[in-house]
Amino acid sequence: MVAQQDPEPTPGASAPKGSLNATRWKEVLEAAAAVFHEKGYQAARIEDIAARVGILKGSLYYYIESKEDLLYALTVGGHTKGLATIEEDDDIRGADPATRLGAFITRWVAMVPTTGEYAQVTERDVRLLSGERRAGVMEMRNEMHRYVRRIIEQGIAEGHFDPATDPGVATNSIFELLNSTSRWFRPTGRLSHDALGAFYKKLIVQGLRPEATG
Amino acid sequence: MVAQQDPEPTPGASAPKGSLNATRWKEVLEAAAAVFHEKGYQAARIEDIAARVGILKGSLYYYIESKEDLLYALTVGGHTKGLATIEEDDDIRGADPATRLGAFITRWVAMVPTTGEYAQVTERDVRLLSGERRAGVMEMRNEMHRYVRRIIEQGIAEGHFDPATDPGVATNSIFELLNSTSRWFRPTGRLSHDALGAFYKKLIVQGLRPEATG
Amino acid sequence: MVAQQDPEPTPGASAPKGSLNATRWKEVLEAAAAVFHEKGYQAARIEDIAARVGILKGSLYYYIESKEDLLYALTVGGHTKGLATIEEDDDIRGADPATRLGAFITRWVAMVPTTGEYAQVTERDVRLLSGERRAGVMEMRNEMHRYVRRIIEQGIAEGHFDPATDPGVATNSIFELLNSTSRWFRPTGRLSHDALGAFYKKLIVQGLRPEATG
Amino acid sequence: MVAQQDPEPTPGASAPKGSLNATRWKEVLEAAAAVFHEKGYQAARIEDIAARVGILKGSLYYYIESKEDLLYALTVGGHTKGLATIEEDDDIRGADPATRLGAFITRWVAMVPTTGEYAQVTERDVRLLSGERRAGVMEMRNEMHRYVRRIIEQGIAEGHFDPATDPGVATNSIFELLNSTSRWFRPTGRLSHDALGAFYKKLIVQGLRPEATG
DNA sequence: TATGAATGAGGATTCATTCAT
DNA sequence: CATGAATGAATCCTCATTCAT
Repeated sequence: MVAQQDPEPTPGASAPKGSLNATRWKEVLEAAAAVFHEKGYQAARIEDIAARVGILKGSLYYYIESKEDLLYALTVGGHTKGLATIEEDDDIRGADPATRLGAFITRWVAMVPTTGEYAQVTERDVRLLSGERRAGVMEMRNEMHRYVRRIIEQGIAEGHFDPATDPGVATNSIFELLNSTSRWFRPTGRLSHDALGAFYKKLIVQGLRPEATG
Repeated sequence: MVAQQDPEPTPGASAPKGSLNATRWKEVLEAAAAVFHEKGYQAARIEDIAARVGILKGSLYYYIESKEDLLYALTVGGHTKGLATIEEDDDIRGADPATRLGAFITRWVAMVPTTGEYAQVTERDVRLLSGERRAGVMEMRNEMHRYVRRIIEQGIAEGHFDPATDPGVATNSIFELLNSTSRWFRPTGRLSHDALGAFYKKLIVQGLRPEATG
Repeated sequence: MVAQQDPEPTPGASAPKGSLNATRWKEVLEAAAAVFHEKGYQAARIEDIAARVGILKGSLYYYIESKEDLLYALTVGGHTKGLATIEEDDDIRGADPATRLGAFITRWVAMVPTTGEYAQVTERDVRLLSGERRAGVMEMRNEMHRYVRRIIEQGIAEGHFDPATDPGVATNSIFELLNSTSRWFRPTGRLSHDALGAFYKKLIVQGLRPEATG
Repeated sequence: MVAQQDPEPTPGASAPKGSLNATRWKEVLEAAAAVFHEKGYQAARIEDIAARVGILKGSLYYYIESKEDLLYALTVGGHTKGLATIEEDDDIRGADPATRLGAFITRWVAMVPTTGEYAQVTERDVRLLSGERRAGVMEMRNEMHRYVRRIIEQGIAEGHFDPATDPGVATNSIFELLNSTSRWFRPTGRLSHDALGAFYKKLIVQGLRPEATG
């Protein structure tokens, strides 16, 4: 079961030292997310993060082993949330591909506001992870991609989507679009996450339909 | 001093220190683009760039005054190319908004392969420019956005596009989608830039149409 | 405060903080010896030592006041054992210098296996002790050296040893040789400490004899 | 050919960056040797070494990639000098084992004063080298050991040395004794390296003779 | 006794930048 | 134009030590 309700970083992703004060660890991650978000991973200073938590930089190393640990925890956390959105309700599972794709987009956008500032960090800085870690995260990402890709392939096969569509291109485009959200979108009175989700959903689902359908 | 004053910089990129070997300068920029693309601006080392040109890092300073000069030149160059795509032929200028938007997308994607690895750098790292420079570049970006936004607004007004569409959201989404290209797309035998452009065009134009419209 | 004042420290090592669980203190010292032996004093981490005892590093400070206390205790313990080997039985006391030197070597090597990994630490890292402590330990060392040196001087005077011998050089060489043991020697079935002692004894005693003597 | 006359660090051991000012590199190594000698590798600060060269700590990294590089260069240099002493003249090559062993000792001790402060560093801190490097150095060391061991084995077989001698133990003892020199010996008017060599030679060669020979 | 959490003073390393040659 | 050498400010990370509980 990938789904998880709690806003705290995923077990498995984080908690470097056995039994650490979970609350503090969450604070640390949130601080890291904020600083990474603002300055980017490389320019972010451990000192900034520590200061935001209210401790000294050396103290931060009680919670981590290296700066990268923070990026990793954030990234895995973000991807775990992403993975949770590919879980379908029973009634959706049987629906047609267009409906399923739309539902996925809705679930995804609904997830975004729960990620705090993880999302952008997740997207922009994953590639800075080293070797194995990066591979692990990419595998999570691939799983999400495969989910969407299969829906698109099925949709093409069943005539719901334009047969000229390249499933890989469509999948990448959808994720790029969804992930771009955190780069510019800030909800206002006039424009909620829900409204944004509705826009994405219509753009993509209608945009993928076969030409003649219109 | 890199030409930061003149709003119409030398095509390709603003030229530095008065009278330089233009070829060498282009080599430098290409090297910088490649390294920035690969590692990101902050992690990129002057030494890497110099090595790629075949000189030593100290020598690079004959061409620049600071690392940021490279980012600036690339960014301005990229945006200049972007701005060039908002120029319309006479016959397009009179067409309906959907057609004009489609034509813009086609022009944009056609421009991408001519930018080398500028595009991603341009998108990801602009915000790392300092003060004035950043403002200048943002103004170029805004001009592009305004162009697209006006088309969308007009399209909505004339009933070509879904009235529920938020023009700002649509504009951002379009640029995010277009700019995402360089992050993942590599042309293969099966999939050309042209094909990608066609996909974007259809996705966006059809996706923006009013809901029930045939 | 580690017992640094009394010149006859508790056998095994000077006991810390008044009334401590002697067993635990010995465990701590053994752990310290092992870690110092393996990594050297400077590279050894308090955390490593604590872990070996099965406690956390903070807890170790119940037993010591500083890392140096451990080195000091080990060093004093080692030298105390060394000093014990300069005590002679009544029948040896009256023997000739060559016999006495041989007996000393035998006693020393017999002592080595009882020191665990102290010996090397003792030798290699004494100089890292600060000021007064170092002086105290050096005095113990000097006492040992004087004992051997006197035997050699007497042996030379009485014609048992080569008159060309420099007593200081010989003394240093003997101790260097004896102390080197812990750096490489591990008893095996084929080779015991006893056998090693016999080798040293013969090498040194025979090696010191006058050149042409039968 | 292992032999080398020049006091400069061995090619192969050192010169990290292609074509560096050899003089400066020598200065750096000498400074490192001095500081390592005085404080030990771990406690030595890059800053100290740099200061001794007359540059800032950051500048030192123009010559090295890490502190360990210095230890490695020094260590390889020292061992290279050691290896040079196992080369025999034609007239020695044919001599009996006792003579050859004595000649080796003489050559070794004659080499010591040319090593500056390398020797002790070499001996004390090799084990701090990481993995591969350490292995490489140990191989050099083994080659020296094998040379001596073979002489001893031959000496035993031919009746020059005590048959009770364990060749491994004898070899280790010899090297420990020789290497201990740098830990305590400082030549004075009264006591030269030559005299020390003569002492070692007699101690060892005579000490290894069969019991009855006297 | 033991622990968890924090401290803070280092120390290694990186790298943009400078500049005499 | 290019280089080699140096600079120095950052920044990550380490670790002995402290201390309230």
